[in-house]
Amino acid sequence: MLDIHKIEKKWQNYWEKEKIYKFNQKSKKKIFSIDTPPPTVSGKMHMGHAFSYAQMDFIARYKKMQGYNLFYPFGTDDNGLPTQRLIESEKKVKAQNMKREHFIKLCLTNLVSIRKKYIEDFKKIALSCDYDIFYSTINDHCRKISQLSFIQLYKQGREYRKEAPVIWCPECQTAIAQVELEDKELTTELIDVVFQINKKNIIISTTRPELLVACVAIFVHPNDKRYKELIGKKAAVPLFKFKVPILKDLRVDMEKGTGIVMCCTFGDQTDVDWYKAHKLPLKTALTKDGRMTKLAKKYSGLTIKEARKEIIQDLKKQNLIKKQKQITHVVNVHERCGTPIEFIHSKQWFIKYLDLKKDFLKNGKQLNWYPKFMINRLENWIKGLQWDWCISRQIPFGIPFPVWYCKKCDEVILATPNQLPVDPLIEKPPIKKCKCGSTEFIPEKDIINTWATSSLTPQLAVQLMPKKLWKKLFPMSLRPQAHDIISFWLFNTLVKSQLHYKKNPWKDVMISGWALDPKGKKMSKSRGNVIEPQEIIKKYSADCLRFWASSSKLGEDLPFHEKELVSGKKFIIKMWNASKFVFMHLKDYNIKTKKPKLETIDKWLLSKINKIIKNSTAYFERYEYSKTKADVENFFWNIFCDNYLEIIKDRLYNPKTRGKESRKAAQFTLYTTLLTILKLMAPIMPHITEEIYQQYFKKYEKIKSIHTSEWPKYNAKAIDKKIEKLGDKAIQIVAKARQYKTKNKKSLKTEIILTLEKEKIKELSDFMQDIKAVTNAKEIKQGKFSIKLK
RNA sequence: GGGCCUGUGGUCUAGUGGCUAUGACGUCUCCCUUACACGGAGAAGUUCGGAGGUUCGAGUCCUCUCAGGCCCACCA
Repeated sequence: MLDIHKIEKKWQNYWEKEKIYKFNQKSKKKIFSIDTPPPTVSGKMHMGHAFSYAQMDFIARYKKMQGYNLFYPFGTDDNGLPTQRLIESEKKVKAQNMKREHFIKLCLTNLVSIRKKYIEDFKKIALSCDYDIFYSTINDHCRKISQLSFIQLYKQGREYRKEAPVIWCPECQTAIAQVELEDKELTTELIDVVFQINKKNIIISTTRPELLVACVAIFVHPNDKRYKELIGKKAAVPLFKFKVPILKDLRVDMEKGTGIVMCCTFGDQTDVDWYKAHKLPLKTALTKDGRMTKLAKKYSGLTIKEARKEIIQDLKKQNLIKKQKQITHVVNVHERCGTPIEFIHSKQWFIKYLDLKKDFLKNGKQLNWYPKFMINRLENWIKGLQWDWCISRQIPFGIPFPVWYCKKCDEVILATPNQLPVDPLIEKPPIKKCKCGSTEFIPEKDIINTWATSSLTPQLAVQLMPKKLWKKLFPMSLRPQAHDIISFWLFNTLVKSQLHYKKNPWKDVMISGWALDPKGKKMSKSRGNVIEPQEIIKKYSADCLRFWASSSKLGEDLPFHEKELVSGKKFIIKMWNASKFVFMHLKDYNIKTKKPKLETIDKWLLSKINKIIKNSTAYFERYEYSKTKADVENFFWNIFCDNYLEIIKDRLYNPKTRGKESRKAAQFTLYTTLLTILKLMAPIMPHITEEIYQQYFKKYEKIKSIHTSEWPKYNAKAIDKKIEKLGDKAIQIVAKARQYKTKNKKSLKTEIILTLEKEKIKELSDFMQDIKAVTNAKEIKQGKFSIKLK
């Protein structure tokens, strides 16, 4: 009996042992290179991975069968904040409370086993990567490339270090990038606070009273008649009593609150804009761990929340609050920890790219997008960019900047390329003396943001190969990924490639959707609706999981429905049984002998399968694997099994009446068609197709694995529309006979007497014997169409 | 507020302006036929979210509208 789990394990081992997926460095074949997404190491592969990696693998396997020398690396993304948080939660530690080098060591040690287990999950869904072409974004190879990228871009003048307001996570205590923000709906108090101008009151609404101390200006709209006379005057900030100017700015929304707004350094993005535009002074109210600074006097040391509470109380005491109400509003939080972000003035490294927005839009258009509409996400993102790329992070675990600073003049001292990878905290700078004469240097202790490294994946993978191959492998053929990281990974990779090479990193991009829960909601731990792919594989099989993943169009989200897994399972069993039947009748057949003379029904089938080959190939070329799957599934089940196999039984079982040649013709057609079906389905269901291939076909085909065999070739000569039409008509008669028997509650093997019109008999003369046999007609009479029980 | 996607029988889904609108699951009926009852043969069920329009002809194109989802912006 069919033990699918045993079969899957067996062939996975075989593929690994026989190095079926190995990239051939010496081959002269055309290369197809894939910029495989390095999954963020997170303990377990989740359903979203299984879904989108399977879709990418369909394409990879197809390309391999098309004869490409497939460059299909595998990497893991295991540096930076996500990994730091993983280790913190697994080991129940906090990096901030540990010695830096101890924490880094803890991460690196634990990653070894975590990474290994993690990769196993990807192998279990039969991801056909060449796992020997492997990188981990924290290893020396990647450190070197990432640091070199930094050095090169610095020399290009694309990087700068600047003290400026940056998006800051008080929980993780690091700067973060615009792309790492997420929306979250929170309830808070909106309070109307009284400011004074020469003893006259003005009312300003705010949700951030704790920032009063950092208030540097008050803004009104220039067209707002209510407040025209206020412009240019000064107002006293409540509680703190210092005075700030009242200025005008078009960005003020007259409708919101009282139409007067306070600007603090910094409450939100607009504050930052105003600070820059109006050259306002800087007042730092918050420390990097989210507490009030000394500036806040009696509130100093309190957390944001505590300070807010106390300030509201104090304002109330002095009767400075006119109104107070609960509102829900949407705030930006850090995607990794859900903490509302702050804007904090600090020194960070940036990649300057806001000036290149137009070029990036142009570059994005030059990529071939599958599906096309996904380009909107990239363009939308580029158009909305308002920050240069902040790449420094104030956390311990990651790739260090290869930089020291002169203690005296702050000159940037870069590592030399041959020094890389380097940790400036451990190693010394390449020079002994600064230009200014100083011999003291301060190492940079920030690390490079993980996206600044993972945006180099084409280089990380390609540079694992000998240098002479680099040009052949880059730009890469394909970037497969899911739509949620278009603004992160896709955009960042495009940026780096353009800055380094003035080239796009790939030709095609295929964007897959998400795996959703059965109700169509995003799976998440907090919702408790996570379905684990490991469990599904156990219950069904990897092929079933892939079958499910192939049922959604590229780019579309797919709710997880178990019935699709059941369909996959049935499909596997059906293939197994149909093959068993075919092989039973091929025992005495050798494909290498002379091709027999085909019967018309054989030609009918071959014509149909060739149409499927033609379409399937075109679909795969456009990354529309779901159409291939649907077509092959339909052909296999309805045309091949339910009709052709039934019809030829007569020829197979009764060679005496139908002739030996006729039997051979059926055998030839079975061999060709079944092998074609297997090959068309091999990219989607690699295990069962391999099993069936190995059972019989291998001894004639002489190719080690179905996955290294050739994709079926479309034979235009086999297409015969006339025969197809006639065959379909014959099938219709068979269907009518079946209908008749079913209606009369008779078994399908019941004998009947079939009467057909003279013209029909003449037209379908080639099929008469087949029709007679499959309908079990005792005789076929000439006359008005009818079916009768014998 | 801007952008994108989706809306087809009970459920999920195919559908490139043109014959009777796919297929699957579910439901109902029948059939243990020498590959398969984890099977086979049938049946019922939708008028394509809504309203206009273009066209000889629209689920398919256009406009508006309703509903859901995603991304971005806002977030005083």
